Amino acid sequence: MHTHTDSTACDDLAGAARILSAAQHLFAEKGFAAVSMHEIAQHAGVSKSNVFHHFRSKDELYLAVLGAACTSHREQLVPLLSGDEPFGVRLQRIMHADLEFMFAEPERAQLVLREITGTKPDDAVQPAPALLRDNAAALVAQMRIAQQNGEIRAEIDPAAVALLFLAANKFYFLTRNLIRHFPDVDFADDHGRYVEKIADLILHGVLPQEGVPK
Amino acid sequence: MHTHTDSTACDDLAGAARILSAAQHLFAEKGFAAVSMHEIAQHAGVSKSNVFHHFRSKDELYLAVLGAACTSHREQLVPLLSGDEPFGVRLQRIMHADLEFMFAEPERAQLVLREITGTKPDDAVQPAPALLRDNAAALVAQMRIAQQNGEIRAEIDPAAVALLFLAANKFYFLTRNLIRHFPDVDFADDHGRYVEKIADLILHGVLPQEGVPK
DNA sequence: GTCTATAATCAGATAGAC
DNA sequence: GTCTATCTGATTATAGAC
Repeated sequence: MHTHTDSTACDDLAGAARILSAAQHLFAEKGFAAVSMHEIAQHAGVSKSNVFHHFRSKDELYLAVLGAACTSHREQLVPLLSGDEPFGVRLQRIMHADLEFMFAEPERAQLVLREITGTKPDDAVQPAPALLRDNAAALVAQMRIAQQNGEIRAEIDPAAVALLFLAANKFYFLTRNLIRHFPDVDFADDHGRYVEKIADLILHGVLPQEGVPK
Repeated sequence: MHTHTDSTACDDLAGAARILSAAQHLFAEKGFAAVSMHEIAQHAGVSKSNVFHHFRSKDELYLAVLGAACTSHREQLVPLLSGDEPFGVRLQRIMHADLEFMFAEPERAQLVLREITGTKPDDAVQPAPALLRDNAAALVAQMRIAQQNGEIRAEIDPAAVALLFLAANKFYFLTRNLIRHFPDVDFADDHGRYVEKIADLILHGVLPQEGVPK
């Protein structure tokens, strides 16, 4: 009566979806090499052979998981970039949306970032690096437009702004479990406060403005 | 005639040092789980059993490698922090030194950063997290002093500046092999240019200074 | 699609000779 | 300190029944 199989237990997912979900969870937490197919099968509530039935190899399963993570990340930044608010407001909105997106699906974000930060010299056309490249390019393009509109200083390198923005957000996400315990940090659990403080720094810099406006 | 053993081949190192070197290389490149003791033994030019003779387990070997990496990192930042140059110059000097240090021993830096960015909620007292904690604390303390001297704005959170600084440098290092191929980026192989651009951003912000000095 | 059973290999780790 | 040989269990993957 159902479309096909009814699931045997646990989640409302069935078959391959259950396996993908378990694999995403484990790969994100422990990394590719530290996870076994046995472990994935257990978490998915199926037999190990069933995992091999749906995915021909461990690599294929990992690529399926990573591909899904990249796909869900791919178009998230672009529609947020434009807008007619002042640059400062737009920057805060983009930072906040990027954070919300990562914290909403931390496992997928972790997978993508692990691929990006552990990349060796040669593998430049993998899905995760390509994702970063595209998002960074869109970000830089937007910075350039803002610069043409006189919203940011003419001497600035748009790529440097994009790097600073991405670095701050990704580093904040990656070290979230560490800086929570740092006595000096009061924004580890309050993304809004974090965005306000970092955006203020990027916008106005740290120097007192009494100096020469140049 | 020698102090003790003379090495059989390859490097000028002998025994445990050869093993440590090979292990550092492999762990940094592929991560703990993806490296086997067999592989380490091969790269070190010794038998697998010999590795187990010097290090009781794979975990112990990894901790030895990681510990060495953390020790060499530990005190590098602190002596650079103070100085009587203007804040802007000091910031550039510290950023540059931190980068030089990471690029001089990229394997050790990679190991430490992998531990920091892959940390799970609970393990807060490991060597690498403790290292980040100490370095960040020293950085924040220095920012506070600069703030008391009126070198940076009073409204600023010193921890936010420290996060921005660390994030920019570490992200730049971690993605060095990727951003090298980005068409918008002209500072991927020129640390000096990178430091200049990022330091300028952190110091002066992106906004045109025609606005209110407030 | 799902399972049990099993193959073939490789992992970490140990024993004991030299 | 270094080696060869070995143990034990885990790993990826396959065969074939249901």
